Amino acid sequence: MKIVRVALAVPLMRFFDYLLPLDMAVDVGVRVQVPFGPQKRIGIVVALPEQSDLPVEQLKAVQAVLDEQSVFTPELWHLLNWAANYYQAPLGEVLLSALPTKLRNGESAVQKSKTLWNLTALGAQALQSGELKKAKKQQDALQALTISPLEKGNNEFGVAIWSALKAKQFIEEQEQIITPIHWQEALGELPVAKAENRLKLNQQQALALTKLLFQQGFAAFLLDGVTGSGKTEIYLQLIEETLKKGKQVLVLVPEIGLTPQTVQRFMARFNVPIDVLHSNVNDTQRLQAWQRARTAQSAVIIGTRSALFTPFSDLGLIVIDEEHDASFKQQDGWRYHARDLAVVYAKQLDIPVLMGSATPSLESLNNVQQGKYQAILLSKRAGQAQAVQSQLIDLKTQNMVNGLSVALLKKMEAHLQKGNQVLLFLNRRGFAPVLLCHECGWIATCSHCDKPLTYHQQQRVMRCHHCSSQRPIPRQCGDCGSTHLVTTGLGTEQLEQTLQERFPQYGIARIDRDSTARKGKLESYLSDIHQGKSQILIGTQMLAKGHHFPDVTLVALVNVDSSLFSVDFRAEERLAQLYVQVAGRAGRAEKQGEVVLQTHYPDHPLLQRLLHDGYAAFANETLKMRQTMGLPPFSSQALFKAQSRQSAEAEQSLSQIAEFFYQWKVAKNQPHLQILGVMPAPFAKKADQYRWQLLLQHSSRQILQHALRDFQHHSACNLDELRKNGKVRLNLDVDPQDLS
DNA sequence: AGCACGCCGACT
DNA sequence: GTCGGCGTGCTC
Repeated sequence: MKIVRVALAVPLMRFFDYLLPLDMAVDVGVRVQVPFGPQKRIGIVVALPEQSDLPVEQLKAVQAVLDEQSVFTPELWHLLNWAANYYQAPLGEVLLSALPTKLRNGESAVQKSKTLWNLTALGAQALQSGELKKAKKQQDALQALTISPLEKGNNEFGVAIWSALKAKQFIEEQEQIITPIHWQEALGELPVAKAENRLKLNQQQALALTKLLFQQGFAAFLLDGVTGSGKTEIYLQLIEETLKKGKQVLVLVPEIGLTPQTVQRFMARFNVPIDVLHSNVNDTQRLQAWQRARTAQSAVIIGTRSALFTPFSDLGLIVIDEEHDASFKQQDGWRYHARDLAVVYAKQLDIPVLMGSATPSLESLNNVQQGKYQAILLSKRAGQAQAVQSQLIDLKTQNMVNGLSVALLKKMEAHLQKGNQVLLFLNRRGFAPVLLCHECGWIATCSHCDKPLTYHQQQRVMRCHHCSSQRPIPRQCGDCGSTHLVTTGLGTEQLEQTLQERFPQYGIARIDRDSTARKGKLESYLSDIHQGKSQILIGTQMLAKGHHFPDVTLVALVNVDSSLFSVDFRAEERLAQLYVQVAGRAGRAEKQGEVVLQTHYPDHPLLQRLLHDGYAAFANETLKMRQTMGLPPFSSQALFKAQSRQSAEAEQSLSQIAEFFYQWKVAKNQPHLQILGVMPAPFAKKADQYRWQLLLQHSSRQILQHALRDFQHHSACNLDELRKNGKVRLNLDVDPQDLS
């Protein structure tokens, strides 16, 4: 009997061998259902070995073969194998996570038929007689069916509408066999793009497009363009040219960047079938998009991170919008970076990849300097928008009202009086981040995390922002019993209260995770803002992206200093990106915008650079600093993390790992491998778990990769072995984006 | 990761 | 006396 080697979605760096019954046939990349301990699981065949490491008697048999052919294209198979190796993730986990949920759960990978709603004679009658006048939605739905039947699970009308119509027998289900039609064939005589919606390029844009079109085969482009410089138009025209060659296109966007307007713009431009993959797309739709791309029924996929794993039949271009966005890095499971993988993929496919940003990541800028990426600069704003004025407010010289300087309050007043809106950024929810005893300095902390509890005045609780715990506000000091407890620091809730007292005549919208927890709240706040009901907007990072507020003329970053002196070396880069983003928000068209930063360190060289010379100069300066300090992108990092109920156990596991690398350094004569730690994580305790970390760093990515591979192949001490101590949870993050 | 087995506290 | 808490160990 044949043996099949199967990869399963388990956190183990090994495969499992099964016997293949004689009446079954498999290929590499095919899904199989196998018994796994007491359970059934779906795995991917990775090899058909001549023999197993185990005696045949110990092998169980495959229960079912789910596919005739591999569910991965050869190109994706190659990419995912490479990625599993690079990120030191179990191949099974990588392969299964690249499939739509429905395929992961065993559904058929081939499209057989789809169910449509069709109008019945009774329904047509009802429409004629007008008996549904009172049920406007139902009538609209019926009306839509007169043009053509609609897909059951995928249309603009809700489930309730259809079931009501079905109950009245106005509509019926109809099965439609699907014969995949190539998108080009479906297009017929239509051009791929609607020329009338094409925008005229300015000289700079035209030059950029020419450069892009000239490219044959692989190249990585960084389109470095200020807000409003027309990056999207360049994407669209390059996509158009790619489609004309009969090639498909993948567009990767950040998690919250995929606004209906963006999608609308793509839909309005192209005649080709486009599928969108974002967080609100359900499993059925995801599977359909997967099938449509694979069979070339669709030509364009716009999606977030995981859309990279769509099996295109003939991909010709990858576009990555807002290339610097942190959401491209997966933060749990196998921690891949979609941007970095996309570049690897494009190289493998020998196609161009176009990355765009107004605030490119330092990694990408470095790649430009290294000659790995080609930079294309767009410096001219397409519209007539004026540049904003920026100003630093030196808090050392200011009288303060609950975290707001008098100078800022005055500015707010001036802008508000002119009928404009004001936007305040503060990256702290709640009322105050700390409650402390005035007598002895005791601080109310979370008993699970050892971090200060945030004082939430409205909900009258102390809440931990690192775990979900909360408790009543203490009336007495936990140490000395004093009742003189005071809040320090500033949160959005307090900011709102202060501003309500100060500007009672203006509406305030506070947008953070607390105020928008209820469904639909965010939308209602945003509509208040757009209708001018709220003039003062308070928000955390949530507010920085994807929203346009045309009447905002003043933007203030209330607390810049926490980013200036953060333990995280990327905090400054993020602050600069936030600054540029909000500066793009302030003042559009005819209105002059103003950005204000409150700081105790107005002379800080990076702030000075950023404000006076712009993001590019700031980035250059910061890159130089990273270089002198040997930090990424001038070195590669890999972060081991351990957490456990018992602090010592977590520490010990990492110590064993560290010991391996100390020995490796000597054995392989690699003195420049830096082993930083074992040290407590910045959140040393979170949700009752003690957290330790170990950071490896080397100027050469290859050497670091080599070290990691040797570690995993070392039988006595690799992640699989160490994880056998079940008390400790261990994970490895290659190219970590944050070190917490 | 999931799931079962196993050994100790509050309940019909 | 049991139900169920989650610590421990295994999965071809």
